[in-house]
Amino acid sequence: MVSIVSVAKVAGVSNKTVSRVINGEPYVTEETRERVERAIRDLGYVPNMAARQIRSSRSNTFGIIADYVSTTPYSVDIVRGIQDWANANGKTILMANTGGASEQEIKIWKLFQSHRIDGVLYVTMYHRIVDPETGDVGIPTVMINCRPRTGELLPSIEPDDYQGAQDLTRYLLERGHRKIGYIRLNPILLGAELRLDAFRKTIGDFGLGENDLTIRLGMEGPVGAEKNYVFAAATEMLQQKDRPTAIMSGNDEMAIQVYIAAMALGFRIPEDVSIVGFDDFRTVSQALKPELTTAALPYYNLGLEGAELLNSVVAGTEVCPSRRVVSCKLVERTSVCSL
Amino acid sequence: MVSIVSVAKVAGVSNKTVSRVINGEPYVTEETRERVERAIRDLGYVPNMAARQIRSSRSNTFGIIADYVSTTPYSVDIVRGIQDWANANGKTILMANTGGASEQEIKIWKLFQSHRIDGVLYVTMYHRIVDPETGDVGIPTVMINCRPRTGELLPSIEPDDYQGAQDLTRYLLERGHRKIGYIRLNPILLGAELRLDAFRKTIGDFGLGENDLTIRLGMEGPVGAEKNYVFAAATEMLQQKDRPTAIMSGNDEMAIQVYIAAMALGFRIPEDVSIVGFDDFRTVSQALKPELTTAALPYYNLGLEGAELLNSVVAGTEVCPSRRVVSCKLVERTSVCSL
DNA sequence: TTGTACGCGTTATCAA
DNA sequence: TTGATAACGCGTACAA
Repeated sequence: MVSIVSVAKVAGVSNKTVSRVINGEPYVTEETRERVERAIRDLGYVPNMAARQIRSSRSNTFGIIADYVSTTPYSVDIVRGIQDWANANGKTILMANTGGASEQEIKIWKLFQSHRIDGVLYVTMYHRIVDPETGDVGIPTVMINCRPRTGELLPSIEPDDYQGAQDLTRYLLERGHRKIGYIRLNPILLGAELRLDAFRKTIGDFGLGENDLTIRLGMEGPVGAEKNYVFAAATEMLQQKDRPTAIMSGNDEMAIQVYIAAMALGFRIPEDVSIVGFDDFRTVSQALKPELTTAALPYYNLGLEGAELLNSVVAGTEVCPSRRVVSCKLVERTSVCSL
Repeated sequence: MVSIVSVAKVAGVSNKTVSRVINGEPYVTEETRERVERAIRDLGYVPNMAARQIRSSRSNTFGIIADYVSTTPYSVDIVRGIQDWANANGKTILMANTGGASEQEIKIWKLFQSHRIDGVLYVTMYHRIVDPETGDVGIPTVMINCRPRTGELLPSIEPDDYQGAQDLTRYLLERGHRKIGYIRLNPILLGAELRLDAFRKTIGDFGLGENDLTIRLGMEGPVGAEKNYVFAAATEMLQQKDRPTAIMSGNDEMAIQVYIAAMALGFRIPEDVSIVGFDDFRTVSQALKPELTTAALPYYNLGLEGAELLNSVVAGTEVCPSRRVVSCKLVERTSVCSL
């Protein structure tokens, strides 16, 4: 492999001078610089990151440790956000998935150590509370889309489920809906509680009471093996004498079943029932007809800002472990009508 | 950072002996080995990959270069397959996304070179034909879910769209369906042609003619900005006098609209119309009610076998650039009934 | 402005 | 069975 020495030989300078040119250091004649640069081009020299790292003892590498994130439709945008940031800032990304297994997690921390990772981004597929098995290694860590159980003190960055659900609820209220149904997410997800709270609170602030709402559980059970009641819940809700004019679905995926339930009963969407989702999982929200009004989870920004935050932590700029929140944007499509 | 030297000092042996223990080489007394291992544990020593790489000039790292794959719901399982293989075989994975831009692609090859990557897995989101911008670097490469335009000679590994569509068609025929509708994928996708061919051929082999089929285009246009005719096509198809008793949807996502179109016309699924998809994109296929019968794209295995293949190529075991094909598995659910 | 010499953590060679 | 020493490619201190 062509190294800095071969370049130096061809250019007729010392290796240090080549190093200077590569790193854009001052004190090199324009003429020397050009000679070196030509030699680099001619030989096709590419710096060796490993050697560089050994000298500087900084790898300029961040690790992503994820439960299933890179392997699920939902939150891959987090990874994209991180990668884009890394790309723009000259960092390398090493990614590993635990698949949920904690032995795996320990193995991954070892791997990261052996690569002398500068920092770790701990990412989860669903917004939730976790106990990271940091393997007692003192690598700076930022949590994305999750939060450490109280006691740990790691900075985290999360979506604002509350605000997202609040915006959606207001959106329905402003359009005249007064009887609203809500189909709950799996309670083991952090978003489930936040979204439901926001829904209830916003309804209450508007002056409506509990009897204007119909709240049903849509899913429960462990991730990957959950019980699904969405279709039944939606069907039942829509058969009530005083049926809701709008249904908030815990997420977009569940909204598929709400659509099907509504249509099976002969209701038109949105004329007879308005429906909103949550997540803006576009494969679904744009495939449904009419297209689904929903709140977009800020996955991409979560990744982008998480990487940025980690960078500050590594640099020592960020002092106290903060908890940041990124807002959800309401995406208006055509599944809601005004009354 | 604790290095091999400190371990050697504590264990009272030479650094080479420590190296021997770490790499499981022979010619070390059991007693020496134990002393060294204790020292490693006590000091919390972790090998430095960068240093190792410098000496051995093998990085044990594969690079993934992907168009959008890690960032789309569809094919992330390819990445999971690769990562699992890497994990099981002590390889590290570096991943980068082009986002479709070819300047990015060149930049990524540079990055890979600078990390002295052993081999590259070139992955695409959709099954298609590509012109990889290899940057003229002689890194061993395997293509996954895509195929080089004729002229290049890179080994590739692809899903068997033909066989998948064939199985689905037979499945419908065996259950008595004689009038079958087909909603075509975007023609720019390789799968579109393969699946349609298989459909036509299988129907023909069965003795049915072109007038027993209704074929409509579901989507067209550039990826990310395609025109969507699915709903209209399905609606029209089902309003024909001699309407099909079963519809094959180009993929699962499009099947959502077929469901909605059917229900809007008052048809029950599967009693009045049977529907099958393609891909087994579970977020959709399991969310639809009744759940969707479909053919599973072997994404995970594509990744697994692709990594395995690349390993052979790197090792020099694999000689001629082969083109392998992985079969699609029919997943039977409840969206089809027998006539 | 440029060059020399050394060290980073590891593996390889060869001698003991 | 073990160890001394060189070498990998690069950056740094210091000298020229």
